[in-house]
Amino acid sequence: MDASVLVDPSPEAACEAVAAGIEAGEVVSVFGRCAVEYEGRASSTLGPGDRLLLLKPDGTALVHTEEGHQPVNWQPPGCDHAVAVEDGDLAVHSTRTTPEEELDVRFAAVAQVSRYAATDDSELALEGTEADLKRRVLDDPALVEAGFEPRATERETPAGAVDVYGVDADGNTVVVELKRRRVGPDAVGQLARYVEALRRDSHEGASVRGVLVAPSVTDRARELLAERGLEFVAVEPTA
Amino acid sequence: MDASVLVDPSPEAACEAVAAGIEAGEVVSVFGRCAVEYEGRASSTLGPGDRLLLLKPDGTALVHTEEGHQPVNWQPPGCDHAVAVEDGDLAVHSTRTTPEEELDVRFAAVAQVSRYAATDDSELALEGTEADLKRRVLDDPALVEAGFEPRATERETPAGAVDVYGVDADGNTVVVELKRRRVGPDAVGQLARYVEALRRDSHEGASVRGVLVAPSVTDRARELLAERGLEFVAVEPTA
DNA sequence: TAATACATATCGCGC
DNA sequence: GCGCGATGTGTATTA
Repeated sequence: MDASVLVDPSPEAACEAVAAGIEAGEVVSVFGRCAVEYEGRASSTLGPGDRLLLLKPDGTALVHTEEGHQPVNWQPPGCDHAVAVEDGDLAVHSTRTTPEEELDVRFAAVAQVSRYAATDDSELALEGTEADLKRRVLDDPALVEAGFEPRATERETPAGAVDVYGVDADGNTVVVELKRRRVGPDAVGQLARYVEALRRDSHEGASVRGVLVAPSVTDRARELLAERGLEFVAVEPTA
Repeated sequence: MDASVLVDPSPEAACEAVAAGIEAGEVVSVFGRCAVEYEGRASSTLGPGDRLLLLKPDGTALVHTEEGHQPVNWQPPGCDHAVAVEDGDLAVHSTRTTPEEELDVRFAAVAQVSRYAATDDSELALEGTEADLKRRVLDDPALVEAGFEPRATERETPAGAVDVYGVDADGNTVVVELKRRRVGPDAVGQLARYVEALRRDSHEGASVRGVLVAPSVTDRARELLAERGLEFVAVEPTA
């Protein structure tokens, strides 16, 4: 771990530091008054304001204002960053292809440039995901209903892959859609697509049930389930 | 715009700077070797590594590693940040309620603490959104088809609000779902929900057509549209 | 590379 | 505050 910083640098000094940081594979931050333009999947313009620009060695660029979780502008990993002094301003230019996208951050004034040499060997261990919910259901299929027998996961249908595919005590096919959190109408639509696809493909007489497994459901989603003859079972992603 | 920085501070000096920055309503960044724990909607643990912590005056916290667009851990706006020295480590603690969530970032070593006083009066001007596509369609309904007449936007149905609601040259009801980008199966499910809801509510004889308006469609989505008797029209969000 | 679905999604709007 | 849907969504996985 190593870090260096320039305070109130000239545009030329800032440019040199940013270029050196990128070259060295460091994380570079620039704080100053800037304007931002973006063009690609959409296009945007942002007038002057004080923001923090982060450049990562994987080609990520983030422009953060003083509020919000989301950066006001950004470039995803894999971009090429370039830096130059243009008309006395520090100009950072980030581009990529597929899709063609371009981000321009132009600093009229730079207050601080930092370079961070970061090494990080740890991986995030996350619990409470849909994968955890699936594990719970496969470990104890009775959470869905007594007699439920899982037969496959990620089983393919013409409408997409079903989370858990199995049979009930009466031999009916059961399609289970898992959600780690409270579900709305979108999840009902998803389950309905899978059920309809399997009914379409199935031989006559074989009935297909659809079960949404999630911690809870909104009123509207519950109505949509009822209209389509689908079911809901409350299960939390973790015990 | 004003900024200050501490290099290789003691835990106590770092703590004081972070606390002062938060108190002053500034953006605060801390770079150093840290471990992170999160508990709330899910839970996670992250072992030691070099990362950049951003604390914003609106109560946002972001932990960024040297790669990726997304922070490895975070807290959304509205949280309360607290900082302390614990067993010689700089500990930053961020909490919120509804839902109850808690983020702990514990620095074994701090390389840099920066304070940024940011003012930003500009708003992002974004083009190429779904709102732009809607404007296009309302300005020139023939983009959907000759004779199409919009009658309402955001019209409510039991399944949710329809983007554009209108009638065709033959007097049939037309439901238009707009997407700013290439659409997949999820958009077909959404359109199908609206169409089904309106058919259910409508008097006999009145037919309801569903049209997906987007730049393009995936193969699977096209098949699903065909199976459900729904239509697709290619339109870009901007001319 | 494209497609499909998850995500501690976040964000904004309406009720 | 909850519900609902858009997002330049990003991200992983799979074909």
